[in-house]
Amino acid sequence: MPEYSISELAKEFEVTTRTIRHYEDLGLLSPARRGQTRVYSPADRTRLRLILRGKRLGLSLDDSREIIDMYEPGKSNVDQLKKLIDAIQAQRIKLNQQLDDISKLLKDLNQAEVDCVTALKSTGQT
Amino acid sequence: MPEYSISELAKEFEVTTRTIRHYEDLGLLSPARRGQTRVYSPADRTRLRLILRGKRLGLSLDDSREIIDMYEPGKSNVDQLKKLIDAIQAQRIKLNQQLDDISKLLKDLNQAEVDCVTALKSTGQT
DNA sequence: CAGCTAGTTTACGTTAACGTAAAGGTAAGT
DNA sequence: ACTTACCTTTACGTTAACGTAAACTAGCTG
Repeated sequence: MPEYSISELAKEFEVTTRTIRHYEDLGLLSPARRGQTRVYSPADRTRLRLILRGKRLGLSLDDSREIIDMYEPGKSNVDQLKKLIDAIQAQRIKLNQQLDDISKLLKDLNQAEVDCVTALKSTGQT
Repeated sequence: MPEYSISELAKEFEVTTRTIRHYEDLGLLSPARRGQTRVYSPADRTRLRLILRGKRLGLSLDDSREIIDMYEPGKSNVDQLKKLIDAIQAQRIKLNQQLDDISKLLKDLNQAEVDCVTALKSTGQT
């Protein structure tokens, strides 16, 4: 099993080490330690990837933590699991809303580009 | 042409009036005035809708302003238009990245749900 | 005309997500 | 032993996006 230093992960994901430590402060990561130094497992790396994916989607770090915790329902009881399924459904609704937003935005961008090109052409003619 | 008060828009889009005024402070909206009171046109309403759509996609208000300004290339010169086309392309790339993120997240959520249901069943059996 | 409702400006407060600096520990290379 | 390159903790600073409160105005309405 490979392992990673904090700066390796920082470089790979193009964030600062401060950011990674910040995520740990908020409880989103909890890497092992060798002495005082943080040692990241592939699982930690995956969690970081998920966090950053959430960020790109506009999720708060708290949201991301909730979602990530969904992926490990190991220690949960029945009520927890039912709550998780509800949370998953809620996330799904939000994501579908985002999909709709994006498709509309892309459509708008296409139109804007057409307008730009049109404006450029008319510039060339007059 | 209909017009809207600030609180009508606030109610319709489920934001506070403070938020709407804030957008104006940042130059994203510039409604007409009747005396001191703001009067919003359908175009203003559309701009607000776009701003909020951007927000749901995790854009900053500055980003949104740039995008919205793309929709009105009326007063631009050639260089401006070329820059706009570049900006549109950049946004398109980002949105496609988001689409990819969302599809992955949805996939993960499906798997998480399956895991949950499985865990529930095993709970029922043991 | 008193009181309510909806609007206004000004300005300080708050939260999230880090940035940045200070002060120091450790291990490798020369 | 000294520099260089990482790592660490602690803590104050910053930016975005509003929240919240204060103090005021203008238009109804019983």
